[in-house]
Amino acid sequence: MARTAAPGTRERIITAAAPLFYRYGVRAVGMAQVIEAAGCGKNLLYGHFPGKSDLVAAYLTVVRAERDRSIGAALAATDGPRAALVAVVAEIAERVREPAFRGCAMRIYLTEFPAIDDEPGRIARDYLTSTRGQIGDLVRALDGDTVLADQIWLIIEGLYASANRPDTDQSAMAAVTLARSLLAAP
Amino acid sequence: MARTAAPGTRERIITAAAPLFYRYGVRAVGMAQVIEAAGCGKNLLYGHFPGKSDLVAAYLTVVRAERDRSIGAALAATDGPRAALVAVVAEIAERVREPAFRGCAMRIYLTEFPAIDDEPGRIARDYLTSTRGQIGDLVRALDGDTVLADQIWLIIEGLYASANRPDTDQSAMAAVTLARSLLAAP
DNA sequence: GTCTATAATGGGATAGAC
DNA sequence: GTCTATCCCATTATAGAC
Repeated sequence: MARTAAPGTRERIITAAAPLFYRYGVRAVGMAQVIEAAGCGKNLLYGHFPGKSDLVAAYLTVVRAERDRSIGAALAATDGPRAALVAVVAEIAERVREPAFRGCAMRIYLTEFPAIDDEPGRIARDYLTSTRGQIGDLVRALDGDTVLADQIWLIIEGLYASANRPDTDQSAMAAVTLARSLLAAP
Repeated sequence: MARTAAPGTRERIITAAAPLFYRYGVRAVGMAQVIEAAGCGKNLLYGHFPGKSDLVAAYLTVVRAERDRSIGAALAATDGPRAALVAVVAEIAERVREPAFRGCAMRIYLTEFPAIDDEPGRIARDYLTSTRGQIGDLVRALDGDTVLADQIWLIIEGLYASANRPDTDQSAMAAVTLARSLLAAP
C-alpha cells in the first residue's frame, strides 16, 4: 500500500527552518541542519523545496504573513490614523524588546545578500515598500506632510536596528515617546 | 641579492579588500578574490594576515579610524554640544546619501555574524558602544536628559538602516530635521 | 630572500541517486 | 535515510622567478 502524503509537511519544514534562519542567518544555516531540525529525510525536503532559495522564500513569506497579521491586529484596535501610527510604532517597540528578537528578518536578509536579486530578495523588498506605503497612507489620511511619514519611517528603521544592542529597551521607549510627540495633535 | 620587503604591503592588501568586504559582505568575498584585487600572491597575504579573521579585523580597524577622523572633524567645526550633536547627525546624513554607501560597516558585520564572538565582532561592538558614549557625553554636556540621547541614537540607527533604500534621501533629510527640532533650544 | 603561481589538503555546502 | 558527486572555500605546501 502506498502511504498517503502526510499533510502539513511543508509547514512543518518551514517551522523548523524559520528560527534557524532567523537566529543564525540564512547563509550560516545549512540544509542538513534544517533536515535534522525538521526530523525528515532529504528527499522529502527537496520534494517540497527544489532548492534552498525556495525554502528561504517560503520562510520570508511566512514572516510577512505574520507581520501583516500583527500589524493588522494592532491597527484594528485603534481609532483613526493618528492612533494607528502610534500603535504601529508601539507594536514594533514591544517586539524589539523580546529577548529572541534580532531585528527584522527581511532587513537582515537584505543585509546578508546585498548584491543578489533572487526571489527572497524580492519578497523582502516588496515587504519594505508595502510597509512604507502603509505608513504613507496613514500619514496622508491625517493630512500630515510627507516629512512626517519619513520621520515615522526613520523611527521604525531605528527601532529595528536597535534590536540586540545593549540599550534596546531605552531605544524602544525613546521611539514610542518620539512617535507620540510627532503625532501629538496640534 | 635578496630583495628588500616591499613597504606598505599590508595597507595595499587592506585597501584592496575593504571595498569588497563592504560592498558584497565579508562572507561573500573569498580570500582568492582579495588576492586577485590586491594583485599579490597567496603567501604574501597569509604572511601579513594569518587568517581571514585577521584581515577582516584590520579592515574594521581602518573603518573605525576613518570614522573617528570624520566625526572628529565634524565636531571640531562646531561650537558647543548642541551644534555638535546636529553636526554628527548631519555628517552621517551626508554619507548615507553617497551612492556607494550601503550602511555602517560595523553594523553590517554584526548582522552578518550575529552568533560569533571573534575579534572583528569585538571591534564592531567597541565602536558602537564608544559612539553611543560620545552621544551620551554630548547630551550630558548640554544638560539634556537620557531620553534625548536615546532619541538621537535612534535617529542615527535609523539613518544607517535607511542606506540603500529607495527613499534614502528623504530619510536623511527627515533625520536632520528631526534632530534639529529635538535640539532646538527651549 | 621576497615574492608569484599553482597544486594539494581538508572541511562543509548544495543537491541528486538509490 | 544513506551514500555520493560536485563544487567552493580557507589554508598549507611546493616549485620556481626575480
